[in-house]
Amino acid sequence: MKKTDILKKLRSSGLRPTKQRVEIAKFLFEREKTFHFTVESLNRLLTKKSVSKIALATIYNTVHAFKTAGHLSEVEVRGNKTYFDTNVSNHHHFYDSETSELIDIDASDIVIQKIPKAPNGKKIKNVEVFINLKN
Amino acid sequence: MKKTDILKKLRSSGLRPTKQRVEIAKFLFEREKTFHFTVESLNRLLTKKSVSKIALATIYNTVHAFKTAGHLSEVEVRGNKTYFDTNVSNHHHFYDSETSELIDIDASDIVIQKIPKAPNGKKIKNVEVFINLKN
DNA sequence: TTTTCACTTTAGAATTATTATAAACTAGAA
DNA sequence: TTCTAGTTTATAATAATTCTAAAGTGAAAA
Repeated sequence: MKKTDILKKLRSSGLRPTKQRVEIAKFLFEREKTFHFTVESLNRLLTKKSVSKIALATIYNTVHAFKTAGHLSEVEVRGNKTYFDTNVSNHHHFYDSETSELIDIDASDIVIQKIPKAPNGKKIKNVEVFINLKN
Repeated sequence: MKKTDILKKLRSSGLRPTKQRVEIAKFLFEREKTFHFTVESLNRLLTKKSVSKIALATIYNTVHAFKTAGHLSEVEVRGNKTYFDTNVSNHHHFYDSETSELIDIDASDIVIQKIPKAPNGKKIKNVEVFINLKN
């Protein structure tokens, strides 16, 4: 993803492309593979990488803004921290609790044959499959 | 589950059946259906129900002790609080984010036809299916 | 180009869930 | 009954996240 696209991405979702947002967006979206992170790990990586320090509150703000705009998805992982994923398509995860690492699973790699119907007037929003790994 | 069984359950897992543990265990396990809760909701319900106040720290201690003993399972739910479940068999969940309510799905009600193999030397510990509901 | 102002950033305080601490208490073996 | 390891408790500490309010800044309009 080129810089122009980053600007387009931000503007098209109503986010003013500030210095901080562009820097974070470039870090998150200018990569080939999907990226999984927590706010804490993102902060650590950004601090290491860049000259200008971005406030932790700004990282929280930005990540939430990106999530609301649909540029990031939140992954449910047992534990205290919240994980985010640059892969916003419908997909699933392996989770290695030894390393606290998430690995994407393509939606097409899991086929569910039988599923119960939603209770009392509710509908199914989405189905998430989470595969815990061990050694 | 009768009181004798509660005592047996505690003792058999190396937990001294103290007044507090018995009270919490009775509340959690002397019921027909599975029960889902957070420490906060359990604390609220216990306070309402009983005469003697149990310290919040004790509820945390006890819930963790029960979990370690295999009498409770932890459910991964997006968000800040940790959910527990009196159903410790292999099963899945519906989650209604409107009401923050969890509903059990019997393991036999979900059949997965295709599943990817675990990465590099890892093995699959377990597979959790989480179905988000909407109205 | 300058002005203007709603949107942003920021540091630090506040909040919330959870864990740690250490003193008082107690189940149950001796 | 005595003793002691295991337990409970109030409170402090920690950790993740959100709030606050003052200072800063994109970008539209003058």
